[in-house]
Amino acid sequence: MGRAPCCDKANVKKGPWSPEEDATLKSYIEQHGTGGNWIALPQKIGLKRCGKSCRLRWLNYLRPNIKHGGFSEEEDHIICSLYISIGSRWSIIAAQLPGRTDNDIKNYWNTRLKKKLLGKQRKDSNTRRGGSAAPPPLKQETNNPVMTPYNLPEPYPIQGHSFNDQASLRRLLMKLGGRFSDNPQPTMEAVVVPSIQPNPIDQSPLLLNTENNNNNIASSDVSLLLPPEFDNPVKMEGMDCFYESTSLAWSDVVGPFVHPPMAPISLNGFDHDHHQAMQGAYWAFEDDQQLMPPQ
DNA sequence: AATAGCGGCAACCGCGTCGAC
DNA sequence: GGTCGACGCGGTTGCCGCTAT
Repeated sequence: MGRAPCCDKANVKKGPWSPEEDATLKSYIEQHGTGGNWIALPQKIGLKRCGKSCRLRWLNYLRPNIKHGGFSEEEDHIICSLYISIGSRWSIIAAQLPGRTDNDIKNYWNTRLKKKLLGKQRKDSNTRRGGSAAPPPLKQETNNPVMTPYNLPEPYPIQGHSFNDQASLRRLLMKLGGRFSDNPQPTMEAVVVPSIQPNPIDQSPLLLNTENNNNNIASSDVSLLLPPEFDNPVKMEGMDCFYESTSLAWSDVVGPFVHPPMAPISLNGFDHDHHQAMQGAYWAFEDDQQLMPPQ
């Protein structure tokens, strides 16, 4: 037996909202609020809509101070930075961009930013939509032909927002506390990760371990993760190009997007004799700070 | 001018989480 | 402690308008 539907699907209108429906919903909520019950709301005001649909319409379109389109370059940077940092947590990303909705940011990422990052620039999106929001043409860095198709400044200070210091970043990540606490606690104290640098020999990501000076970590032992899923590494969707190359430093991959530069990393089967239970993840900072998962 | 293809975006769907009972 | 209902979120779908042919 499946879950009971949240509303009577047969008597519910679907599809685009009419101006009249918008006006009805907006004026009611502005006067009375949602009443804490979206499911009951449409019946109250005589709308043949699902409560969830009303909620979505209000949050994504009717709510005051909503901005649509016209993403600034600063917003692009923030979205990129946070996506790299925390993945597709659109609601959290939206919380850092006043007036933006998670749906808007998700659509913007899926239709434009992701393509920018993958170097698939669209020919003339700028002229077609006539907006100034479209990004500048992509540039390929001559010394780095594979990565950073979208040429971001480095590092990017997130002005007016709180991701330019470790404590603030920790606070953001603490929002995801359940995701951390549900995972087995790795034995972090066994490992010191002061920085990630390119291997001077093959330029593969090199993890410096100051405890035993054993730097011989194969690039295949280090992978970029969606944030801390300690025992279930997941590659970043849409970031496939990051995994194909072993010739890049982490700073090439992450540095342009995150300030301070950091990278979630995992260790898979490295030196089990000396580092028991090293399989885990860190947030590693170039300034020798580490963000440990909340206990 | 017609139309096929594509991109952008609003809206829907399903699932996980949380709180009330 | 278990159940149920509502909420919130992320992924997906489908429509509409624009472009290319």
